[in-house]
Amino acid sequence: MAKITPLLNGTKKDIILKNAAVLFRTKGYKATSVRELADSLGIEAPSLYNHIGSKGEILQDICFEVATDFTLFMNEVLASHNDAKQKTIKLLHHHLQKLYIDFDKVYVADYEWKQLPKKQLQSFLAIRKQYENNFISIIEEGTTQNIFKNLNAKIVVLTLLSAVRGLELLQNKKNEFTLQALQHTMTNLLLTGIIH
Amino acid sequence: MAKITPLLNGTKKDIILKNAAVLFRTKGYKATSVRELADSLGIEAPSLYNHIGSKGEILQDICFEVATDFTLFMNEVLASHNDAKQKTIKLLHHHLQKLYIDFDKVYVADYEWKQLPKKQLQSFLAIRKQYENNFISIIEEGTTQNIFKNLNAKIVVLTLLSAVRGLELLQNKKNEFTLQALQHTMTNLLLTGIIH
DNA sequence: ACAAAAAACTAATAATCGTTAGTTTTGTAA
DNA sequence: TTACAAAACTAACGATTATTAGTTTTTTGT
Repeated sequence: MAKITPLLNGTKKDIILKNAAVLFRTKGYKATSVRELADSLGIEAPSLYNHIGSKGEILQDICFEVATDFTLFMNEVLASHNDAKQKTIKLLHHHLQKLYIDFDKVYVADYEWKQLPKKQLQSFLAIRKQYENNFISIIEEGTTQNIFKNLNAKIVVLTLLSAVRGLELLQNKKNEFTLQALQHTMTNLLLTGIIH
Repeated sequence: MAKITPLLNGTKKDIILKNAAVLFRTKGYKATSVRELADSLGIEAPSLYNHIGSKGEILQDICFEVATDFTLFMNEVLASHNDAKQKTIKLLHHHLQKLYIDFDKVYVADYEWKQLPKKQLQSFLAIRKQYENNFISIIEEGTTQNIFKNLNAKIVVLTLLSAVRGLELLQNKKNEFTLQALQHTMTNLLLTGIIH
């Protein structure tokens, strides 16, 4: 049958990860069979194993690719000379941008990480925790400098991340909202509220 | 083996749904086997079928119980004589309260509904859509009355719901935050922002 | 105490799962 | 063109899945 032909840019593994991300997001990791994934690629299930080690490895690759990207960006922000408000805006914009251009992978990393093989799960959660703690310290910095209200920083970060992570509806609304509109409205809302 | 003994208040079905909700939330619906659920109840898997029709029926019961509760509350709010701001606060508080006291079920309804049997999935999504549309009209009402800023109502509702739905971290933070603190901080944040 | 109903059990089903083994086809480089 | 490597194939595996059938135990109502 047809061989997997990589598009311009992108290895075979990339195509597999992309297709897997779509299926994992729409159906869930556990509900997606290796045969289904192979089908989406136009090959038989066992042929997949010429490219991957296991089903779990695919999820692992997706989750850590996303986690690494977010960590790298966080480090950039931390190293910058912006104030807490600017840092927060940068992080929110980055979240929305990644979600907008790579919705499936980011969604999978956000909601299917539970299904990671046990060993990887711990290390993934550690990365995530680190990200959250960094975010919390930025909020605390802003509070100390009287830029932000004196709210519980944990709850604030929890809320901000929940807000930008949970955009399921984004999937069919891309033609309705541009990335810029989304970034502007959501950042405005989260920073200054909805009340006039 | 031990029989399922209902606690004070709560039928056997209630206990099953409660245990299932815990497992479905922590492991996911697909990753939770009927045997595991039976184990958690101290019985063998086939014995479960004296109480339920199918595994899918459990998920269905959980999702529609939650959906019905939210719909009923929405109708109450719509029928009330509050202004848009008060209505919005009521809805947010209700979300947080339900999540706080019935975290597992609400979480399952929010994130595992994809696994619903096809027939029920449509009707569940219709209920959810109705809820969202009602929420949107409340926001639009507030905008018209100049109570709220002139933001895109869909994005606003999308953001508010994302924020209150995504509180995974709530699971181990109950002793850290009271419901009231959570409601106060989050409502304050979402209505008036984090900037001073 | 006894009959009926409820709810547990054991054993077994077909279906589907991820994955391996072994083989054949396809693509590539000399 | 020929040889080698990459990647496809078919067939099959043991494990696990939700569920059924048939039977025994337990609880309930009189």
